[in-house]
Amino acid sequence: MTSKNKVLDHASLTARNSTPVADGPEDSGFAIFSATQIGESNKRRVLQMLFDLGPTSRAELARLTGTKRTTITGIVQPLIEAGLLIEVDPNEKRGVGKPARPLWFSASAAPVCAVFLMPDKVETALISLTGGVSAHRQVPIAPGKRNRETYIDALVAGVDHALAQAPRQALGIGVAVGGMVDPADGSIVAMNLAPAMAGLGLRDLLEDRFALPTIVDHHPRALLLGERWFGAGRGMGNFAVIYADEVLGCAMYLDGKPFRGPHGSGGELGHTIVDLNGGTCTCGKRGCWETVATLGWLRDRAAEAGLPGAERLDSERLVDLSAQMPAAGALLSRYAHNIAIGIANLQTLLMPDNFIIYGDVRRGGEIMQQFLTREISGLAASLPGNPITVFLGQNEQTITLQGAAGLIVSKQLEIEY
Amino acid sequence: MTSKNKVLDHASLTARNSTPVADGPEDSGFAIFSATQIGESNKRRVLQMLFDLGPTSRAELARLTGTKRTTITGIVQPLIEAGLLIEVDPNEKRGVGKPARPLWFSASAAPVCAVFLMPDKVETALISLTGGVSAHRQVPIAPGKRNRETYIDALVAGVDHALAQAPRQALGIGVAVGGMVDPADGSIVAMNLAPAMAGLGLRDLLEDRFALPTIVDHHPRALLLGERWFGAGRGMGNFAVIYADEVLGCAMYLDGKPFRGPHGSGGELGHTIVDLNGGTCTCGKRGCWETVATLGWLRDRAAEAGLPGAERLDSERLVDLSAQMPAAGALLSRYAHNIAIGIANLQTLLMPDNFIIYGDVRRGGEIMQQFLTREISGLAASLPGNPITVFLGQNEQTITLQGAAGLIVSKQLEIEY
DNA sequence: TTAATTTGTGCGACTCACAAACATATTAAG
DNA sequence: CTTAATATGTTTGTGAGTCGCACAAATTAA
Repeated sequence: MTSKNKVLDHASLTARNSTPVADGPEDSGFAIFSATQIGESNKRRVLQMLFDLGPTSRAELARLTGTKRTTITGIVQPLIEAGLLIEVDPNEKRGVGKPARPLWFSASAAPVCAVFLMPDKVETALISLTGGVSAHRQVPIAPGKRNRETYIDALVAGVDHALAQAPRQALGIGVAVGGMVDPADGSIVAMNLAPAMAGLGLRDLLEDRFALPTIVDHHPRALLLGERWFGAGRGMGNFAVIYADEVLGCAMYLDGKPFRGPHGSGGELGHTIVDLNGGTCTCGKRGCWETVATLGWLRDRAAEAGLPGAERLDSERLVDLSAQMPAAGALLSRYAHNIAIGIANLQTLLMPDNFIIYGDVRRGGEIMQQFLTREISGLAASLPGNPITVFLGQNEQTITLQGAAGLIVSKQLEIEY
Repeated sequence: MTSKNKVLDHASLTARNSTPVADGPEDSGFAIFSATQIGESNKRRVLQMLFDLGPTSRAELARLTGTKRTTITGIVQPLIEAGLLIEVDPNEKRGVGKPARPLWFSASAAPVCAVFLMPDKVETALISLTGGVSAHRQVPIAPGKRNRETYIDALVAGVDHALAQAPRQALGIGVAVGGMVDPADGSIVAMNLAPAMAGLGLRDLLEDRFALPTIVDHHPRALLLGERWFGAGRGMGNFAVIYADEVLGCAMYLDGKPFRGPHGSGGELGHTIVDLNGGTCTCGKRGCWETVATLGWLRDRAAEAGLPGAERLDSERLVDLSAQMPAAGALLSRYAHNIAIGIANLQTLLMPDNFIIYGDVRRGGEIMQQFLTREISGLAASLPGNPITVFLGQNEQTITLQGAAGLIVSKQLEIEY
C-alpha cells in the first residue's frame, strides 16, 4: 500500500489528532476543496457503501452512485492492489450478461484492535473489517485490586495479545469505556466503582505504548458505531442507541453521521429534565430522566410495593413476576412509561425513526419491547409512512467490541467535506 | 449570467424541488463527486464566507481557506461578471502593499421576495443579499375576513408589488408562516385563528402564479435563517432560536447547517415532556413544555395570584410589576425557570452555546434576559471556555422577513456534499 | 453458432485547484 | 524624487480526478 492511500491506511492516523498541524495555515473553519481531496472523499464513500450494502459489484456501485463504471474501477483498483478489498464469488446468478464480481473486504486486510474497559473487567479483541472477532480476551478485575496498574497491565497484555495475531499492522486501537470520558483528549473523566481511573490520559498512554492511532469514547457511542458499521444500523441514516441500566446513556446517528456536540460531548439525554418537581439527581438538578428511569428507581419502587427480591430486581425478573403479580405488572408498565418518556422526547426533538435498546431493559425481552413500543408510540408523533421502531440490541459484548473498532473506522470513513 | 453559474442563479431553482428529476438515475442516498461539482461547492463556500465575514478581499479569503489567491480569483471572477459581487472600497488602510479590494454583494444583484404570513396580517418585501429591506408592505387581515381569498389576494398583491421593484429577476420567494407547515410540500397544515388556511398548498400556488422557486417554512425556522444570514448568527456554527409566546417554537443551527429532522420536520421542543405528572397538553400528552412555559400559563398563574390585569399580562408588564409587587417577582422567577428548563434540556442534549430569544419573552428586556441566563446556567452544564449565552432577538419583523429570504439563500448556499 | 446483454477496462477530453512567475499599487527609506 | 519592500491580483502551464466513448470478456437465449 503506497502512502497515497490515506483511507484505512495506518500512516494517515499516526499523527495525534489532538495536536494541531503547525506548518499549514490555522484552520479557520472555512475550507476549499481541491481535486486531490475528491479522490479521498469518494474513496470513503465507496467504502461506506460496501459496509452498508455488503459485497457489491463495481457496476452496482456505479448505478447507485450515478457514476460510470470506469470511475468505480479507478477508485477500487488501488484498494484491491493494496489488499484491502478482494473480489468474491457472486452468490446468485442474475440472468444474462457477464457475471458481476462483488467486492468485499479482505479477511486479511488491516484489522482494528478493540478494547472494552469496565470497572469489573477489561476486554480486548481483534476486529476485522468484516466484523469478525478474534483474539478475544476478558480479564476480570477484582474489587480489591482496582488501581491504575491493574487496569493498565490487563490492557497492555490484551492489546499485545491481539496485535500479535493481526495479519497486518492494525489500523488503530478503539477503546470503549464504561464511564465518563473526554473524547477530545481521550482521557477518563470518571469511572464509577473505579475512582483510581479518573483523570487517566488513556489515549496518550496507548499511543505511546503501541504507536497506533487510538480513540477513546464512552460505551453508548461504541454501541452506536458497532450497530452502524457491523450491526442493525447499517444503511440506516438516522437512529439512536439507548442504554438503560443503572445509568442512562444515549448516542445518536443523524444525517448519516454520529452526532457529536459542538465540543465533542453532548447527548446527555439522562440529564434532561422530565419531572419539573421531581427528586434531586446526582448532577444536582431536579427531575432528570435518570431519577425516574434507572434500575435504581425500579428497585426502590419495587421495595415500596413489597415485591420479593426488590433489591436485586431487573427487567428479566420483573417480566417474570408480572405474569404472576398484578403489582409487578403495574410497576413494569410504569418503568416502561418512564423510559419511554426520554426516548419520546428525543424522538419529538430530533425525529430519529429507529431506537436500539441496550442495558437492563434489553433483558426484558419481547415483553419489554412490546411495552416500550406501545408507550413510545403513545408519546411520540411518528409520521405516517415512517413508523417508530424499537429494536432490542443483540449481543452487547460483541457489539461493544465491534463498536470500539468502529471508532477507528468512523474516523477514517466519515465524510468531512 | 450564463447558465453555468448555478449558485444564486434563478434557473437553478426553477425545477420544483418536490418533483424528483426523472431523467437521471434515482437518488439512492449515495453520491460520488466530480470535478465539476467541486467548483459549485466551493462557490457556495466562498459566498457563505462573505455572508459570515462581510466585505472581504480575495487575498483574505485565500488566507482563511488555506488556498491560493489565484483559486479565489477563479471562483469570484464569474460572479463579478454576473453582477452578483462587486469590488467595494476598503474602509481602512492596512499599511504597506497594494490595497485590497474587498468583495461584497451588489445592491443590484438578484434579490429575494420575502413573505410573512400571520393570521392577522400579510407582510411582503424585497430583500437584497446585503440584507436590505425594500418594497415592504403590511396588510392587516380583519378577524371577520379570514378566508383563503383574502389571504391569497393580499399575498399576490404584495409579491407583485415587491417583484415590480426588483432590479433583476428575483431568486425566489421565501415564505414564513405563523403556524404549522409541511416543509416537504410547502403546504400549510394548520394556522391558529385562521382555520380556512389549513391544507392550502401555498408553495405550488405561488410557484404557479409567479414562476419563481418558492420555499415555505414555519416562523421559528425563518427567525433562525434570518439570524444566520443577516443577523447575530453570522459566523456562529451552533445556535438555537427560541420563540416563546402563546406557543413555543424552536429551530436549531447545528454543525454549520440548519437542523431538519430526517423528514423535514422535527425540532418540536414545545412538545417534549418536562413534567411527568403535569397537565394535559393540546397535543394529548401530559406535561409538555408548552403546558408550563407559555403566555397562557403565565396569565393563568397571574390570575391565581390575583395580579392586576392578569388576562392581558405579558413579560414587559410582569417585569414592571415585579419592581412593585413581590408576588409578581416570584411569578417572573417561576416563568423564567420554566422556560429555562426547555432551553436547558436542548442544551444538555445538543450542546449549542448560543440562544436567541424571540416572542413575548423578548419583551421582558434585560431583566428577563438576566433571569433566563441565571436559570439556564443553573440547569445546563456549560463547558469551561464555552459559556452559554442568551441573546434577546432584535427586530422580529425585520429578521422574519430576512429569514424568509434566508430560506431561499439557504437552499442555494448550503453545502450538501 | 450467433445475437443480445452485462461487466469491466483503456484512452482522450474536460474541469478544477495548484504552483510559479508577473504586473500593479501602495508605503517606507534614502 | 527615486528606489526598495510589501501586499494584491492575474496569467500560464501542470496534475488529479471524473466523464464519454469505444472495446474486450463472459454469460444466456435463440
